[in-house]
Amino acid sequence: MIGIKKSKKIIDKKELKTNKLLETSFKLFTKKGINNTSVDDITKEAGVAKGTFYLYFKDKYDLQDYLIVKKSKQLFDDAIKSLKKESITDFKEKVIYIIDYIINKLVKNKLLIKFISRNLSWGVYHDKVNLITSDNELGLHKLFIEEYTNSNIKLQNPDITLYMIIELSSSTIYSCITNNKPLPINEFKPYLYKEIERMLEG
Amino acid sequence: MIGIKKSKKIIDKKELKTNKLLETSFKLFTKKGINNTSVDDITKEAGVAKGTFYLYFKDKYDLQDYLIVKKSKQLFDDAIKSLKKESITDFKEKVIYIIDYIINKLVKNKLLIKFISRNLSWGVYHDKVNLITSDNELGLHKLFIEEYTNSNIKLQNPDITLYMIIELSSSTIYSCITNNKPLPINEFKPYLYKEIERMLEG
DNA sequence: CTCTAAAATGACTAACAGTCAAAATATAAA
DNA sequence: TTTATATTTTGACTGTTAGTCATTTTAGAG
Repeated sequence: MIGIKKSKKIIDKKELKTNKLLETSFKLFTKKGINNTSVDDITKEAGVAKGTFYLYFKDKYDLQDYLIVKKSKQLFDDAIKSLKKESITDFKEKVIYIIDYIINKLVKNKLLIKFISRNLSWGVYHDKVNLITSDNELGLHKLFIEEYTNSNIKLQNPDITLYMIIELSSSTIYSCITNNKPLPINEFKPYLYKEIERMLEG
Repeated sequence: MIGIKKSKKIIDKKELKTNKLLETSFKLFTKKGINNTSVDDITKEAGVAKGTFYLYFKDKYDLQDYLIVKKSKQLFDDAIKSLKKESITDFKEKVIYIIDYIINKLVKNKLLIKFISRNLSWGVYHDKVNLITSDNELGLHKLFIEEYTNSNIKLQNPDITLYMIIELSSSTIYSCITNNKPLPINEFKPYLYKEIERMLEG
């Protein structure tokens, strides 16, 4: 019991420090870019010694990897949480709600999209998200499969359909949001959503 | 006349040096990664002084941008050239031929896909490719619109359809080729091509 | 209060980016 | 050819940075 208490405390403290470094880095990376941010900058701003940084991360690119996963996960999790508050019943509508929620969050937070950029992908989410998931929250994949099973849609391969929806969405919206090219995001949305609906037709 | 000859010569020489730096960097970047390659490494390997590097590029990330565009352009141009040798008449088949050609090239050259990675996109191709295009070659976009006009397909917005096809393809194949996830590329291809065909149905 | 182990520190070294005065080279003029 | 001028290349130099590690500090257990 005491042992558990102790290690819990230590983990909390480590998490706190890791988090401080992650959030300070995020602030600096989005302000000056990762290549113009030194480890000295980060540790000075975070109020820890330089050596401490290297206790938690291999280098700043290693930290960047964690940061991308953390921010992506947050985005997906927020979207799922928000969906649960709505009373949508249609499966297709639910999927589009999630995508729309994420787009709207990114539109309001351009620093975030510039940072996670083209790295907000199924690959990142699926492969790495477990690294920082401590609880049994419902992930996007699990939710999708669950909802799909309850619907009367029949897809050849639901995993692959989800993969293509996430990849198409995340790779197309970046340029629309940041450059308005080939179209501003609001004009692009109908094309994207039509394509997603098609994909869900099996 | 002499004036033209002179400036042509100078441009040739500059191009030669730029190219030498680009190709040397590509070799080193794909071997050790850009963040483990120093400008000293590049110039030593290329046989020029360090200062020369900074006459042609702002820094190594600037060089990387040129390199991504150069390699992407090469890939698209090769695909178009190869298509012209075939006697395909169907528009949809032509589009899939291009995508298939690019995938096969990337499968054979994993260093290339790891380098251009998720940066092989419509955004890069469309925005930056003119920077290094010296002649009037037929680009992918021009070709697509030309072929589309000659076909009897009617799309709501052909530019956006091309955009989505390129983005979906380039973002999905990366993980399939490098990690065999969510499927090995050869198993994934049918799903992708089916989706592209659907997109071209208007 | 003391002991032990884990965590944090920051001075240090080697490597690096980017600069710039000087040298080398190419072109034009005489 | 020779000389003058403009352009390109050079690499030694300076300040900055990454990553290390012997030492100090902190936290918990007895």
